[in-house]
Amino acid sequence: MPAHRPPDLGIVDALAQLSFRVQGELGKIAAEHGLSIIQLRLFGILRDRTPAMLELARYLELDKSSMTGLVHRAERRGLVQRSPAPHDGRVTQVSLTPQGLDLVRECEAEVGRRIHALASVLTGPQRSQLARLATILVGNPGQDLTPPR
Amino acid sequence: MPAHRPPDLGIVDALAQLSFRVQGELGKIAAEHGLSIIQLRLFGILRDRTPAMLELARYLELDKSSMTGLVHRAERRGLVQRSPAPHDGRVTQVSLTPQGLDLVRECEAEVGRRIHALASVLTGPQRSQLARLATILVGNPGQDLTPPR
DNA sequence: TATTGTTATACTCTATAACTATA
DNA sequence: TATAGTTATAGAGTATAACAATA
Repeated sequence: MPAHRPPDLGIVDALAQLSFRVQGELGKIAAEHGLSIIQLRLFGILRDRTPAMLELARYLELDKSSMTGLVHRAERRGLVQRSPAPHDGRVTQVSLTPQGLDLVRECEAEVGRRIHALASVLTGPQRSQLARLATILVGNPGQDLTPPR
Repeated sequence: MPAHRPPDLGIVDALAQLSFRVQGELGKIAAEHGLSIIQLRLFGILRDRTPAMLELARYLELDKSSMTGLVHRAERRGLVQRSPAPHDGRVTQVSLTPQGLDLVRECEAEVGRRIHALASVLTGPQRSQLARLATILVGNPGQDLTPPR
């Protein structure tokens, strides 16, 4: 006969605890590379785009004034660069430097390894099912590490 | 014939995006009550316990010196109180005040509503399945809002 | 000596308000 | 006037190092 299993968490606690667990892992990875979680998100956006400061603020749900410092600190470390937009003299575009891109790639690889490790307690079909349910839940307009165009 | 559906996210992106989505919701709820996420977690712990400063630091994975300020700011607002431990003069115990308890209850109710709303795009069986998979994933030693005794 | 907690210090992250420059 | 961005300022949150008090 099967061993007794403790009851599942309710959906609220399950999602809350899962989110803290995943964020904890992301935070540790970021810290191991000298970054914060918000910088990891910033860099994830910059991987595919060269947005203006204000677009970045919208993606990250930050005030525009918060962007200045965030970008400045990354720029000081040689990870991103600012450049004036060609067609509007008010706009500053932000992009990754080659070092920044290297760092993003390292972090993304590590995130892949660590989240996979976390998910390795599930069977393959369970992982697929979880991915499907989570995809439905976040709605296809992917939000964070890979925000919508 | 059924409409086409975009492919599911991989497990890594699915969990990362889900975690940002849930944390975003928790962060907004905390902010609406004048709290930060870390304070929400602190209060969630204090709901069931009266831990020492060092225990709190372990639960929250913070340095003990970070606890001082965190507790001090909550104490200044009348939400928690410090008291000396009876059997060890070095130890300070932390507990919720009645106002703090009220605030925790309000926040928890709101978290329940908002996470349920988030999960309302799923069917009942899907929600159960998600709760089960997330429960497995976090491992029964529940970590965050309800850490182990 | 070891443990618990605080203080001093420095840095990141964040928002509000006021400002500059461009449209 | 409106928009994009920065600066000044203030506060929360965090860690490291040094310290005081208790065990």
